[in-house]
Amino acid sequence: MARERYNFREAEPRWQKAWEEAGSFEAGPADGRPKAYVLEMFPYPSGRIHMGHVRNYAMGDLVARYKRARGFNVLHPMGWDAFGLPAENAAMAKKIHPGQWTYDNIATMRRQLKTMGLSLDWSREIATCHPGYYRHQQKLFTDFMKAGLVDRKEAWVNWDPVDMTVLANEQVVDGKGWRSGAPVEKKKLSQWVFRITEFADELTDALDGLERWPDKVRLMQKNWIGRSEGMRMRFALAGRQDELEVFTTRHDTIFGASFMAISPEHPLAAELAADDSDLAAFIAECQRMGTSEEVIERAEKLGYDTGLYAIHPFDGRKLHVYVANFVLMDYGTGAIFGCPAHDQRDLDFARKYGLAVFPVVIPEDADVTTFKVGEEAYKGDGRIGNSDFLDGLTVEEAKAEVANRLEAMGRGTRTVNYRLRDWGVSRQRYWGCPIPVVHCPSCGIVPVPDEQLPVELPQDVTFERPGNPLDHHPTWKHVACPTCGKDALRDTDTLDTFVDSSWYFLRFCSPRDDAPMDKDTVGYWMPVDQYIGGVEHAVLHLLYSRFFVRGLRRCGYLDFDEPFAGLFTQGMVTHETYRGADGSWLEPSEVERDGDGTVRALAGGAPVTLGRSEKMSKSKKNVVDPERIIAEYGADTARWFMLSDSPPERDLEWTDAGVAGAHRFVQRLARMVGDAVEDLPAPGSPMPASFGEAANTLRGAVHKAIDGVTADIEAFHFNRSVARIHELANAVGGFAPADAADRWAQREALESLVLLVNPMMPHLAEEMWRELGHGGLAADAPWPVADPALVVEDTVTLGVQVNGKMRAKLAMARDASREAVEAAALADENVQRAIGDQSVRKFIVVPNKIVNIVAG
RNA sequence: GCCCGCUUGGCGGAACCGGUAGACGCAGCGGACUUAAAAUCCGCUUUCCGAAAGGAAGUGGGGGUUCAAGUCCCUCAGCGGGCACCA
Repeated sequence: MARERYNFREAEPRWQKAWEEAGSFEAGPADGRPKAYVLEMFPYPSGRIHMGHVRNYAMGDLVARYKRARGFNVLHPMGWDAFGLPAENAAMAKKIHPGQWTYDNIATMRRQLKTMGLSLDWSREIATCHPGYYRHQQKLFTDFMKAGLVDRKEAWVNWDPVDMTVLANEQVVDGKGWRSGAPVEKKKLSQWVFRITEFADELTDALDGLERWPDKVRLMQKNWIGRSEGMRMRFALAGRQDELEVFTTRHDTIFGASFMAISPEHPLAAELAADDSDLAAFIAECQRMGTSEEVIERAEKLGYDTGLYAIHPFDGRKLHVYVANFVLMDYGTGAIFGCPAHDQRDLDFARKYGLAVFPVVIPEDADVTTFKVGEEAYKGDGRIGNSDFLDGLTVEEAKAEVANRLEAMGRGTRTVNYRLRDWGVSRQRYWGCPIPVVHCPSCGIVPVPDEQLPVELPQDVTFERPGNPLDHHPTWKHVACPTCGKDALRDTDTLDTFVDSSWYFLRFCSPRDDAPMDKDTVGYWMPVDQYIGGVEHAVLHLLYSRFFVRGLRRCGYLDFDEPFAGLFTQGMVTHETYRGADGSWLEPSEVERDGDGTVRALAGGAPVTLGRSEKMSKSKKNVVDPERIIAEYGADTARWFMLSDSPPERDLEWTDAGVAGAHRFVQRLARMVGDAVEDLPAPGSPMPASFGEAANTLRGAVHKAIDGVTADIEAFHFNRSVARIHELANAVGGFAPADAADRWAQREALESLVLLVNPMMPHLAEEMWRELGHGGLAADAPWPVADPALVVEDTVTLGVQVNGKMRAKLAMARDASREAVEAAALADENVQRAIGDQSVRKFIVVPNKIVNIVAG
């Protein structure tokens, strides 16, 4: 590397130490300033930080430092989402204790993060795997139990056969485990659930109030909760006392019903199967088919006619009751009425089994007598037909009429149904928070009393055997019942790690408190004003946290509903991918680019296939290690690059050329200050009475930059802030001071540049700040303020169009009169040529912007 | 299948409420400095015609609204994301 003016290798650690010694970023108590809680999603200590972290924390730190400069009391903490399966996998593979592995990783990653120069309050650091954290979580769990927010359910669960644990619905992706990728199996187990469904309505409705959340995330949560209004209706069964209850949102189509179908897991199916071995075989066959994407894609609609009949509530028709593979037990009641004309699945089923298809919703432009449904069900709007007392009604009117009648008959009720299920939190794993419950043969389920918390994980565990190490432990689970003192057993399951991350942002407010949280402190700091992280948590973590805070409110811990007032979801960091002739992936360091753009392997020079830019991943070998980049270019360069070019919400492509460019800019700024500083007036010199033209132009650029950068940061348009800073640097770089007033303006420009750049490149900013003669820290300097008088130009350039085509540009005084603008426009030679011998019909003047002459 | 988003130079992107398309950066080209290279500095860089002045075309395709459309409406296509037998 060539000799450089600014030695970041020496300067960056020096400033990091200066901040630490000054305690610059330790959040104090309420002090009259407005508060700002800035939080980035805490990392899982997987081993080393990756570029995604660097991008996330570069953005968060920009916001935190900006808020500090704007006079906010800022809380900006960091911690570790430290429980989870990878630690156990490492334990198995490397024969190292999960705790040891985790704490080693935390040490490495903490050291790496500290080289980034983030304005974090490290005194509040927490790790969820520490008993000092999870003991409070156990307390919260027992509080939730007492508040009726926890249930024990025997239920069909998603079983990951590789990780040998249960997964929540949110953790099943395309029918596969979100971590292992193994096809998920169905298994019946007893497990603890959080009653998130109790808040389904609230969680949906409150989304509208989250104005500083991306619409996309709100929509995803709304769809995930999946509120749908409909009704439950009970059909009498011929020859039986009991009834069959179904859920439907299309009760308007009740006269189009031609069959009934129940899930293979429905109790009635099980009952009938006891005397019907063919049915039993059919049910077994259904269960053998997985729920993976491929299976469903190919799966045919299959049914088994039970021979039972349901009675249509209005016309008394007998409807065959089938057991059908496409009916889900855990949605609605696990039973439906089939209306083939208006539901594609029912239609497929009806065609296969030769059942009747009656159209009952007729499109406005069709005729009741001739309208037919072919291979595609009609799902649109229309008028009801072929439906007795419903004929001629709209869909909405018919729904109301059917609901009213069925309610009057006592055969149905209007209800709301949700896609959302309760959150299963039991995991058959070791490295998680033990569930603080004892199973006593005489007392039943007993929550561990507060004074016996925490239930600590045993250290001496083995991972030789598959399954749950806590369950295998020889002594750990054997305890005396807290109530009666007799021999009892601990629950050997641990909590889903998403529980850990559902309240860590509250713990940061008072991280060493003896109680899980302090109401006043939490009340002061919460909600998080700006939360930043990846979209992948749009549903899981963000929904669980919203539920958790509501649960805590019910338990009296706090007085608000929403944890995150502002949310920003950042894009991924991507890199080109490379494949050799044999199809194997190559690392970026293993290829080179010829002058003509072809890519070759460094070893041997064989041509390499250039793949598209994808999220950095080890499997595709397209990763760049942040530590190496920071060592080579410095943290400021890496941070600046992360904020340049790409809008923060979009993916950012990592390129070597881009990083080199960022580094050149770092050096350029340092050089600009160094070259100018000797001749500048002292800091704080009084402003001269007047400036020359060049100085006025420079000052205009400075104040416009301050104004623009501020607005862009507020709006999360960091790439535009960067562009404006470049523009300002260009203006300052091209300025040659001629007199004292010029030099004053030059100092103003350089100081502004330093302060604008400070939240993005804090080390460089400190270095330049000191070089400019300031004793204090740039980190403590207030944000620059734009002089409004200097932000507006007094001359403007307006475009002149003739019939919508741009023909000339006019330099005019700001707010020039309409007459002056018209006269100037018509005086222009090009404009005259464009008008030619046409007459001017209309003259549109948009002040200070554009003129359009309509001629013809 | 349903829902959502995106599509602008060689590349990343900018363009506020409909008002001068291409800011800023990267890459490229030319020049200065240098014995030379690197670094640095200056200039050019949407395409086509033209020596220039200037003109024509142009924001995925087609259509529409408007004095004026990258921006609004309709439609088609491609790419990406979410959900997925949700009754």
